[in-house]
This record gives sequence, structure tokens and C-alpha cells, in this order.
Amino acid sequence: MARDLETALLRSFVAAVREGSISRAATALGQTQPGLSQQLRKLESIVGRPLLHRSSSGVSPTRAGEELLPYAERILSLSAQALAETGRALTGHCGVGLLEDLAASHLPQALADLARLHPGATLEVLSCSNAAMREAYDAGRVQLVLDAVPDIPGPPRWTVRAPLVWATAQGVDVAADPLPVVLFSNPCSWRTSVLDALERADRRWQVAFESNSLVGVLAAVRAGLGVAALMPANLEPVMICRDTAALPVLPDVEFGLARHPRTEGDPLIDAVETVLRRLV
Amino acid sequence: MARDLETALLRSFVAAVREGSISRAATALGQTQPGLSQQLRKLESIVGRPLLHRSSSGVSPTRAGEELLPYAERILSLSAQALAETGRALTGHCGVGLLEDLAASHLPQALADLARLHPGATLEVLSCSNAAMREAYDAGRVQLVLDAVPDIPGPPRWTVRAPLVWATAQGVDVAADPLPVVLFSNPCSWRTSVLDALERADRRWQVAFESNSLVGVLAAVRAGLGVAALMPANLEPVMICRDTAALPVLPDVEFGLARHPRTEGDPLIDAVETVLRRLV
DNA sequence: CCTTGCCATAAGGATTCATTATGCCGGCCT
DNA sequence: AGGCCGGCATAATGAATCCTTATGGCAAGG
Repeated sequence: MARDLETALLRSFVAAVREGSISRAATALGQTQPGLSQQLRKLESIVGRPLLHRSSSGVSPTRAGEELLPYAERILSLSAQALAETGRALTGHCGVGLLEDLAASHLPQALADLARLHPGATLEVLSCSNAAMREAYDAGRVQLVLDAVPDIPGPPRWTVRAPLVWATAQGVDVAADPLPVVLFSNPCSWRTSVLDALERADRRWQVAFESNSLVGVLAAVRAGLGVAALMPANLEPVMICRDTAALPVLPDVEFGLARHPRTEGDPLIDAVETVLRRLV
Repeated sequence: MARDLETALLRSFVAAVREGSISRAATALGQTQPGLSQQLRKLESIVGRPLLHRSSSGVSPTRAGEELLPYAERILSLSAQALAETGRALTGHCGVGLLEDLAASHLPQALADLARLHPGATLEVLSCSNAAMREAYDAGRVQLVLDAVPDIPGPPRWTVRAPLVWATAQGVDVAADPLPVVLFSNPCSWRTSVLDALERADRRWQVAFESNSLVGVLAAVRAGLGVAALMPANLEPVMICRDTAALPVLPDVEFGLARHPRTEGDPLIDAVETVLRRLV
């Protein structure tokens, strides 16, 4: 039966056509001119047709050569693609728990981009109460949780500090005594540190509004009910309090990533962790 | 740089996956089991991933192997297609002149079928007067002319005899004296031989109708204006005169093919000539 | 426990491949 | 018109590859 079209021969053929010369193609491929000449003759014997017109000014493809060229390029392209991609696509499932502030950021979009690169993988982003998150983590339904360090359900693999800013609406008297504050109602680990900062500054405060969702907190701040300590990425610029003397400096919030112990060595979880680490 | 995915190795891989066994794949490919084993190891070293789970009951593809398999099959398929088709597609242009009787036959359809197999080729079928055909032939616009031998514009490369039959309508008195005949008005080389046949049979005749087109002649015959000598393939069965004693036996018409001298070695013209020769 | 079937490795011989050396040819420049 | 240059082809040779045979290990089944 007919022999194979060997990829090495096709590569030599494509190079000869491109360079218009066996000598130049040999140079380009790091071989000798007689070696290329022999390869091309071998290819012609396999195909059973002359593929190149040869002259003292070089080579040009025959009609059969022109017909073979697209095949050759396609085969070489598939070969390269197969080499580049085989065994490198991620598969499996990953549940990611994110603090709602983070869920409102660009992180989910970045995770969606990752998912698009690896169609065999599924990513799920959860944002719920600490108690529910801990339960999902313990049950293995989420493998990664990114939250303030005291709230994560396992030891942090790494931590990252992020700034908080006071958020307020136009017209709110930030020097009011006591200071009306808007808080997350869920146990929120940075709530304690924010209130401690107020107390260290001898600012008396009162709870003006509580909500268990970022949307609710933002709505209350927009309505002028009080001030809140939030991440700047989640705020419209006008909501950021510019009066740096009126309110105490806020401590950074320290985020940490908890990774479920049974995911060691899972390349998908590795990739997701890498994305989270880069983008927080 | 990464080495090529050699088609021989891919073929071994595909066979091993299909057979579920390196030993059986080796047998199928006409090689030895250690040889196949080494080829597969070589492929794995090129790809940089294990491609097969090996056990004492045979092999199965790993996930990387499953990812490579479609590439391998595609590459091998393209290779086979390239081998089968390179240098075998016809291109160019061919003008074919046909006697109208032949143009009304299945020949044009056969030529259309040929054109479909070779999209790079164009075929043009002409059917016009002998004078116009000769002019087109001399000018190189038609390369092949199939007509009665005396009418072709060059020496015939081959000839073929075809029978003629008397065509008549129901109710026409074929013993009438003189016999009304319907004729082609263009110089028609078999017109002379037909009239000669009538005269040798001592049958007097008169021209009842002349036309320069087959459609006109057929219409006149259908209308009962007279009889005509035509090829049976162009007639409805009821038009063929069954009264074999009433009219003289018609001589065969001898068709010949003229091929323009400058088309020697043209594979498209060769192919068209082959079709014409096979189907007349 | 033995047999069978399968894969892997080692060793060796045959084949292939790419090199170097060299020749031939056509085009260009002097 | 002759010489030079660039290009392709062939011959010879040595190195590398490849496929074989021989053989071993392992697991499953009888």
C-alpha cells in the first residue's frame, strides 16, 4: 500500500516552495542541500508525481505540488497543534467561594475566561454566608474559599492585604456625633476591626443600617444613611470619602485562600488558585 | 524545537487504541510487538505525556491519548487524501463540438459528470453548423469535434459506426410514390448516403420538409409530413418505423472524432476523448 | 501451581539518513 | 567568449535509527 506522507518530508517540501530554492530551504531547516534534495525526491516517489520544477535558478511547484501544498500545510499545522495541546487541557470541577465584595469584582470574569480556555472544566462561584460556605467547604462542594482570613474555613495558603475606604454619600455629615455607620449584618471579620478603629479615634458611632448583602449596604450608603468601610473597587468614585481628617484611617483587610486538603495535585485547582492569587 | 508527529507513529497509536492491544495492533500493521511498543514509547517521548495505560490485559488511552486521537485520525485522513488526490485533478478548458443528434443524447450529461469530478476544469459543448464548427476548430476554440466522418474538421482519431432508423408518424403511408422525406437542410453527410439508399431501392422521393435543427426535423416527422433517417436514441419508440419491407435498409453512419493537433498530451482532453469514445 | 497472553527490555543486524566530495548546468558579468 | 557563481544531483561513507529475535516479568484464569 501507499506509504505515509511523512511530516518531515512535508516540512522540507513546504520550505522549498516557500524559499524557492532547495539550498535556501536546507539552510532554513538546518540541513544540507543534498539531504533536502534526497528528501524531496523521496516525497515525489511516495506521491508518484513530480512536485517541483527544478532549474538552475531554483525550484517552483508543479501543478501537483500546488495541489499538495495546502494538504502539507494543514497536516503540519495539525501536528503542531496536537503537540501543543495534547495532555494540556484541564478538566474537572472547581467550586470557588468568594466574599461577596470579591464576587462583585472582576474575579468572576477572570474565572470565566479560564473556563473558556478549558472547555472540559467547570467552575462554580459561590458567594454566601460564612456558615453556609464552611458547610459547603467541609462537604467538598467548594474547593477554594477566598475571604477575610478569620472567616475562611481552613488555614490560608497565602494571604493578601487590600485597602478599605470609607464610603459615604454627598451631603452626609461625617463629623456627626455619634457617627451613623452602615454595616454588614453577617458576622464580618473586618467589622470588628473597623469599629475598633473608630473607638481608638474616640469616635462614638451607632448602627444606622445593617444588611447581609453588598447591594443592600451600597443602597443604604447611597441613600445617605451613614458611612461604610468598603473596598474601593466596589464603589463609584463619588462615594469615596475624600475628607481624610474626619474619619479614622482604616486598617487593610487581610484576605486569605483556603484550599480543600483533598485537592493537592489537581491541575485545575492549581490553575484557579493561580488566577485568584494574581488578581486579588 | 519539538519534533514532528510522525505519521507512522500516529498510525501505530491509532491501531493500538483501536485494537486495545499492542500485540494485536502489531499483527494488524504487519510488524512485531516490541517494534510497536518502541514506536509508542517514542511517540510518548515526543508528545511528553503518557498516551496509553498499559496492563497485562492490553492498553487503553489515557486522557492525553484521548485528546491526541482525533488529531491523529485527522492527520492520517488528510495524508491519505493528499496521496490519493495530488496530481490527479484535471484542470484547463475543453471545447467539444457535437453533431446536434449527439448533443441531444446522453453525451452532454456524461461530460457534465466529468466536469463535476474535476472542478478545476471547464467543459463547453457546442453544436452548430459544420462551417461554424470548422471555424471554431481552426481557431482553437473547440478542441474535439465528434461528427459524421466527412464533416469533421480534421482527420479522425477513431471512428464508430452507429445505426440509423427510419422515423415516421402514425398514419404516414411509407409506400407512397414519391416518398416524402424530411431532411436536415445543412450539408449533412449522411443525407447523401440515405438518398443513395433510396435510389438504389428504386424509390422516388421528394423533399417534404427541411430544417437545420433536430427539433424542427422531429416536429415535421411527428406532424406526418414525411419520413426521416435518424438515430434511434433520439426518437420516441412509436416513431421508429417497424415496416422493414417498405423502406430500404439504411447504412450506418460513421462518426469520427477530430482532435486539435495542439492538444497532444493534455490530460483533460485525453479524459474527455475517453468519455466520448466510451459512450458513443 | 501452571499456562497463557500481554508488555518491556536487551542485543544485534539491516536499513536509512544525512553528511562530504564532486560534477553538471545555466545565467551573469567582464 | 570565457570565467565565475549559484543551484541541483549523484556517489560514497559513516552514524543513527529501526525492527527483529530472544527473553523476562506480571497478571489472570484454569
